[in-house]
Amino acid sequence: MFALVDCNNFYASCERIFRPDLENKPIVVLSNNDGCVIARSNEAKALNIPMGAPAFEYAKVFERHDVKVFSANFALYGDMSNRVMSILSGYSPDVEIYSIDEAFLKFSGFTHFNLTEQGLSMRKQVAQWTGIPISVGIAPTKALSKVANRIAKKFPERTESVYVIDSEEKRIKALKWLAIEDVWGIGRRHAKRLKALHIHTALDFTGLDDAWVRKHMSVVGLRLKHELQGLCRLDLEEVQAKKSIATTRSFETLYTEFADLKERVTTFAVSCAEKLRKQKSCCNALTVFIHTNPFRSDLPQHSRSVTLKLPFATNSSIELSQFALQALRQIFKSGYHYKKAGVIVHDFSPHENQQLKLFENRDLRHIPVMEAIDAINQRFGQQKVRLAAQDQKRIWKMKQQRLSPCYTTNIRDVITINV
DNA sequence: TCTGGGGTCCTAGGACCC
DNA sequence: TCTGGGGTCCTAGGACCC
Repeated sequence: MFALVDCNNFYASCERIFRPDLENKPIVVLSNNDGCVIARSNEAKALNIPMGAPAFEYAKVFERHDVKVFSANFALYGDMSNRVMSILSGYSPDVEIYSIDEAFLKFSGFTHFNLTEQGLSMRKQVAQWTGIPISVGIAPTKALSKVANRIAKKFPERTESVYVIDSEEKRIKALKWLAIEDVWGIGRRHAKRLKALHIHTALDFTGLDDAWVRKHMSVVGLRLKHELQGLCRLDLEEVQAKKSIATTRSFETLYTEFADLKERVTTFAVSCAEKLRKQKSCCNALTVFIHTNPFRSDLPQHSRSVTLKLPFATNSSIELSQFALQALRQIFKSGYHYKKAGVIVHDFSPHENQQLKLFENRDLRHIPVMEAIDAINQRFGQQKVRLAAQDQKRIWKMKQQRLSPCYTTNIRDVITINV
């Protein structure tokens, strides 16, 4: 059996932990630059604030209903996530951390355990130790555990937020209840297509012909169908090194000058290089993209990207920023108002045991320099040492007007209790 | 005025190899 | 009239996830 454990309204719940005054109050968390709504408490959902809603469009709604609005505080969410995952790992030796707020647990050899009780115990312990509410779905396959989790979440009173699918009747009943667009692995495109064929529930989907599913939804769709039928096709996945790493941002204002983009792209390349070094990889290719604001129909649009195949594998901030600028020069056109840029690195090889080329003319002194920079920044704070091409006066900043304290990761933000 | 960021996997088709 | 068979690698685009 598999369990899918999911934190309820995770970011909103994190904001509430150290603010008991926000209990039962609507909360939303905004994306970078305070742009869109990316998390909502149940109370905010009840106000019909949709996922992805632009914050400026909902400013009045926020005000009218006294919605508590927060800028995303990823340091806090990441730390709370680690705490929750560490508790869950006490319930099974086989855990897959699926996302910041979700984990699959595999229960093999648990035949003599009452899994409902295990779920209830997890829920109680996570709530007590972290303050985060969770929902637990348990079933014979990963896809069915996702379904069970939805039921647990949808009917918290009846299920105590823990639901187990352990019989054929329960499986059929659950699939009959679940709308096709809510099935894990069915996105907007497939949902639309299936509905046109009068497939409205997960159960309808499992009634389709294997060959049809294979043809129109590839092996991925077929795997999903079997999983929903109770045939195990997906196992826990090992954590593996990333295959691509990206740093991309929207700007608070529109940029027209090459110099502005140059600073941003350099900083993004440096950030990618740092992430690469952290997972001990080098990249062999790099992509840079820039584009204007697609929402501004009054301005001319420009959107381009270019991928450079690098002459050698590297994770040096200096080399990667040079390549990134070379790419930027290829795609930058003056006369446009740029809103967003990004750097993506891919085609990795291990940092150790690199294959040097015969005619390669590389400055290997970069390696100790990067090690020194990482050590200094680790000790004295991010970006204490940076390239001259990065913003020196820290002019650039993200719009983050409602950032909560880093209660658990910054000693200055730890709460004080006066007795 | 204002609209996020970061990933994975699969397929078809072209280019190329022997 | 008639033009093989089997394979790999790469890329762009599509679809999905959180």
